[in-house]
Parts: sequence; structure tokens; C-alpha cells
Amino acid sequence: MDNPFAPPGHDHASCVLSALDAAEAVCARRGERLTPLRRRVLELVWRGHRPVGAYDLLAMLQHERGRVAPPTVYRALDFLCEQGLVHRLDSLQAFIGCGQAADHQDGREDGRHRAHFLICRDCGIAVEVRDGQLDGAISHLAGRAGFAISDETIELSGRCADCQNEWIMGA
Amino acid sequence: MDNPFAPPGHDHASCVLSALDAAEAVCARRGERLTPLRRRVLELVWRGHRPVGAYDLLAMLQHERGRVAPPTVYRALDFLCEQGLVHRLDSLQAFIGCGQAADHQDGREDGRHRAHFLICRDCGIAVEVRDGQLDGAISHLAGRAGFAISDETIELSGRCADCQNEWIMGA
DNA sequence: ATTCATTTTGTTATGTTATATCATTTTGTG
DNA sequence: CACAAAATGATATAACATAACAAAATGAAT
Ligand SMILES: [Zn+2]
Ligand SMILES: [Zn+2]
Ligand SMILES: [Zn+2]
Ligand SMILES: [Zn+2]
Repeated sequence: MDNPFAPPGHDHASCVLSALDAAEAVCARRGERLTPLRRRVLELVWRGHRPVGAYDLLAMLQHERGRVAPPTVYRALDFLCEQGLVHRLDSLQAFIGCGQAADHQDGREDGRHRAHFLICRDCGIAVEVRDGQLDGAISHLAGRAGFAISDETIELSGRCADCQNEWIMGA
Repeated sequence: MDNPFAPPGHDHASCVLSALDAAEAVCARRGERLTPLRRRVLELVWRGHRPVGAYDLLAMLQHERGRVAPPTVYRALDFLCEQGLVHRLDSLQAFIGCGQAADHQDGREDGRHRAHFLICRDCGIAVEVRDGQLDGAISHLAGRAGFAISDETIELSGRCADCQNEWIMGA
């Protein structure tokens, strides 16, 4: 029983810093360019641990730079997703910073990697999780079916431990 | 190694018939109304084993009834999804007939149930799969995190066995 | 430094998916 | 029939995403 959800009062500034540092390192190693725009979008995605919509990011950028069009945001997000620094949550049509960017093992040629999520419907927080047993079950299932996996969308929605407790406590 | 993908030349008419029969039975048992529109939309979803977009369905309906607006389709799809007769594939933003409607165990109050998919990017076919080991891994993962799952989005994209063989054969 | 190809960003327009709202019709019930 | 509830029709709009082309920034080679 170890709750992987970041507690409300944690030092989030350090989450952001380590994400940006990891991004710099990853891009440097691969010869990719983490431009000011891309870096800023990554920073905005890391505003919190809640998935962010592309148009929310667009609004934030417009607030700080005036006219910005959707392609600007989507291109930055595409880059960040390719590098595995951001993930898209298909069930929410929203984006979240990668929680494993530091331990990037470079599963593929590009920077993408398996990413599985728990998403709390009450507090809205999503966390990237990694589980060997789950990975094994998926590989085994695909193997038996003769299926060659190239992408996994695994998103579990429900209520995190904290939100369940709040109900019990009557908060 | 048992390939769960329906082969190209199978008797699809019987897939459709059994899906419609199962739907009638499920709705009758629950006191829900499988109206002509809903039944027709279900039939159209079952056109094949490839996920269908809502606007594709809309076009088909318009072709046979003249003016039809998006809400007509989405309402029918909402109903069918609630009854577990159709599933939405979040990674594709498309819908597919439930492959387990016959063995409906009614996991919940409404007709929804766990649904996991293999989706072939070459032939476009998607199949609903069920795997005890996968279910167990998910439950175990959630349990350890103190997370209460209410919905699962599990969609594995890649290449089905047949499409892999076609490449080898040079077809 | 100047050229030049490549990459990134800006800009405009449009495409795709989904929902809100209210009117009308159909259905089941007393 | 009268009535309430459920389903459908109709209009408008919201939310998410991409195509296509122009301009600017970058990096490498002369
Ligand atoms: Zn944090
Ligand atoms: Zn929560
Ligand atoms: Zn079939
Ligand atoms: Zn295939």
C-alpha cells in the first residue's frame, strides 16, 4: 500500500525543476533542440499533476505572448511526446508531464516509452505507474494472440486513496 | 497461439445476427428499449470488425433517412455504450460492437463491463480480449496503490498475426 | 561573413469530434 | 383519453486537432 499520488502540499517546484533538467539532458544527449517555446510548454504542462488540455496551454501562452495559434501548441506537444517528455491521455484528450523522464531508458529509437496511468476522477490528478506484473501480462496476452504491440493505451480511472479517505472523514 | 482476429472470409452475417439477438435479449431483461434507431445504429456499428467513427455512422444514417444531426447518433451510441453493447475506443475516437454481449455477466448496475482491445494498425480490425492474468495484474496494481478503479481504458495497438504474415509472404 | 539547406515558428483557414438547448413526437400508464 | 416520461428532431455552438504556406531562426559549409 504505497500511494503514488503526489500529496497536496509537496514541493512541486522541485517536480518542475527536475522535469526540466531531465528534459535538457535527454534532448542534449539525443541532439534534439529544447527551444524556449518547447521548454515553456513543458513547464506549463508541469503546472501541476493534473492533465492539461491543449487549449488550456494555448490560453496560457496567449496570456503571456499575445496571439498564439493552435499549431504552435500542438507542434510543441508533438515534439515533447516524441521525446517521451509528455504523454497524451487518450481518455481525457489531455497531456501530462512524464513522471519517468529522469530514468529514461530509451526503450525506442525515439524517446517514447510504455506509460500506464492511474487517474483520479475526484481530484483530477494522474500518475504514471510502472508494474512488471502488468507488463508481463500484456506481453503474454499479445504473445498468445500472435499480436505485435507497437503502442499501449492503459489508463485506469477511479478514486485515489486520499479522495476515498476524504469521503469517509466527511471532509 | 490462437489468433482472436476474425479471418477475412468468415460468416460475418452471423456476427451481426448474434450481436443483434444478444442486444434484444439484454435490453429485454433490463427493461430497456432497443428502439429501431438504436437497433439500426448497432447494426451499422457491426458493419465489420473495424471501429467506426460517429460521423461515419452519421453519414450512413443520412444516406438512408435524409437529414440526421449529430446528437441523434451520439444519443444512440451513448445508450449502446451504457448497455455495454458498444465500446468507445479512446485511442481512435471510434466505436465498435461489443464482442462479449452474449456472455454479458452484468458486472455493474448498468450494462458496462471491462473491455480490453487489440487493434491492428494494418488491417484496422479491433478485437475485444479478456485475460485473467491481465485482470489480476490490474487489480493488484490498483490495490497496492489504494486506488479504486471505476473505468479501464486498455487498448493495445500493433499488428495482428495475419498482417505480420502478409509482410513475410510479400503480399 | 555569406550562402544555403534545414528546422522552427507564425499565420490563416479548415477539418473533426462532441455537446447544450429547446421543440416535437412517441410511448407506456392510469 | 389524459398525462408523464422517454425518445427523437433541430439548431447552434463548443472543444479538439491539422493542412498548407509564409517568415524567421539556426547551423554548417564555403
Ligand atoms: Zn509535484
Ligand atoms: Zn484523488
Ligand atoms: Zn464478423
Ligand atoms: Zn491486421
